[in-house]
Amino acid sequence: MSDISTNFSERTVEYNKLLEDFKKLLKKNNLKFTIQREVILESLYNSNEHLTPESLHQVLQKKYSELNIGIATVYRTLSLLEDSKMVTSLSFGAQGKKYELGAKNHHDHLICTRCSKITEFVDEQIEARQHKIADELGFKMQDHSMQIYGICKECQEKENK
Amino acid sequence: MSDISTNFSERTVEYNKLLEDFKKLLKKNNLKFTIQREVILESLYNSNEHLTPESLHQVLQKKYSELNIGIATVYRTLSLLEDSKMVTSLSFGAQGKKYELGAKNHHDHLICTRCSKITEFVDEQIEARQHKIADELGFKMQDHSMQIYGICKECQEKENK
DNA sequence: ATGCGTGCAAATAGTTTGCATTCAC
DNA sequence: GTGAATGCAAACTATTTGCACGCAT
Repeated sequence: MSDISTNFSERTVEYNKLLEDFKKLLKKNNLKFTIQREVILESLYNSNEHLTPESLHQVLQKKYSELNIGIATVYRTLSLLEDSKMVTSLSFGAQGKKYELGAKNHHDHLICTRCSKITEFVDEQIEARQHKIADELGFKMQDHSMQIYGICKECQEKENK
Repeated sequence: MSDISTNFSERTVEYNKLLEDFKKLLKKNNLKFTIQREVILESLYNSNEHLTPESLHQVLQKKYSELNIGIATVYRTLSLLEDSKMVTSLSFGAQGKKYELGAKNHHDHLICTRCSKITEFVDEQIEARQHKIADELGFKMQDHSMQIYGICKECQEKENK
């Protein structure tokens, strides 16, 4: 298969590393490196937003229309990536799951209940406490997620008009 | 309507307060206090587990079979309770949403990725940091949720056999 | 008496699966 | 060449909605 990613203007050292990790992962499990899997990884990497399977599919339809990627492949690949910890899913509110690349450094989320905008943050103190709590309760911690819900600055301002 | 809750052996001062809050809430919004709404609140209150709409419906079918409560009513009531912040939902993994009564004091969750068991905990330090973070980022905080995923003690022991 | 709430069934949304074909290895 | 991956459509599951009737106010 031709490696189409050589054409990506967005290609970076970081992305290359990610791609290599993905290829290694696939090889290790006797899975195949397909162009669909590659463009899904790439689209997740180049998205600033948290994507739903649906919205990711739309992005792919537009950006790689010639591939005509099916929604089932999107679901299958997201599950694969999630199982292998390369992406993380976030579910909240009425809406379904949203996915993001886990390779970017860890962070938690502030979610606006008005406009659904997601703001990321990291707090070392919280990270540390989480580990401590899991230890104390005899849990072997694998992952965690934290969301703070509220009204963002912009929406607060809008409301005051 | 007759207030069937007078027959609940589980009835407590705490539950009474909750029920009053619920009635007040309904009145304020010109909504009606029905027996379905009451037994849903009661079943949430008397459950030690986090319930899915499905499992709550089963509980109701068994405990109040004569009412023959429809699943749609369960969904509608849970949404109502969630909107008014009386219950909180938790979604994770492949499974759907689980609900719990928010009136019980606040806590976060440790979720076992093997057996799905949920353990609750509270940590004042984390609570405090969350408020601080929201403030710093201009968010008007309404709520938050935090989950730590891992393998619980029991499942770790099982694995070592 | 009024109109909200209910159960039911149908509709919708989100996700998964079976299958024939294609493609990476 | 072989078996895994894909697209498609059908199947499923979870959730929502329309409607006629019942009940709380």
